[in-house]
Amino acid sequence: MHHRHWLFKSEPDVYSIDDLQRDGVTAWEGVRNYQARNFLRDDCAVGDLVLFYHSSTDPAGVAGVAKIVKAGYPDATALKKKDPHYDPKASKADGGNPWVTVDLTFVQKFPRFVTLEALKAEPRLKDLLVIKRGQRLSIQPVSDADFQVIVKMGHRKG
DNA sequence: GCCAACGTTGGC
DNA sequence: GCCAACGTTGGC
Repeated sequence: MHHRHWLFKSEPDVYSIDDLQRDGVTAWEGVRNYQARNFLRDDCAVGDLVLFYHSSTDPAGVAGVAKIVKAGYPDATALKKKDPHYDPKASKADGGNPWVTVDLTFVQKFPRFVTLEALKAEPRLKDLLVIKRGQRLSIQPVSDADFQVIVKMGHRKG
């Protein structure tokens, strides 16, 4: 069985790798972009490994690894009026609520946080999406090779 | 806080 | 279906 690899972005003030370590498992709710939704719905599978990326923080970068333990299912937060992720259109949509979540489990927090600067400085990661200018997608596919390189960077001494 | 990049909306 | 206006993302 071959598994894909992913990079999921989260603002650590909202939900960090430490929160996931504490919780053990979490539902990755609140994705409200169709391209990211399609990845969650169509391509994310149980057992896939995820780079947990801290965005909108200083420094931004990869904080650790998580694993998908439940494949795509409806994101109920879209239908809850009091929820910050409420989408008033979701309940009226032709096909019902279009938004999807997956469940993640904690795998590891890197001994060394891998900064965006370090990702950009690594020649082997030249095709990594997250380093591209203007790349805002919150769910991104990562190649097997790039994933392995980043995990090694997270454990590198020095 | 700024602003470039990008996605979405809505008038036409 | 075009595209200008608007809102959001996210690095800096």
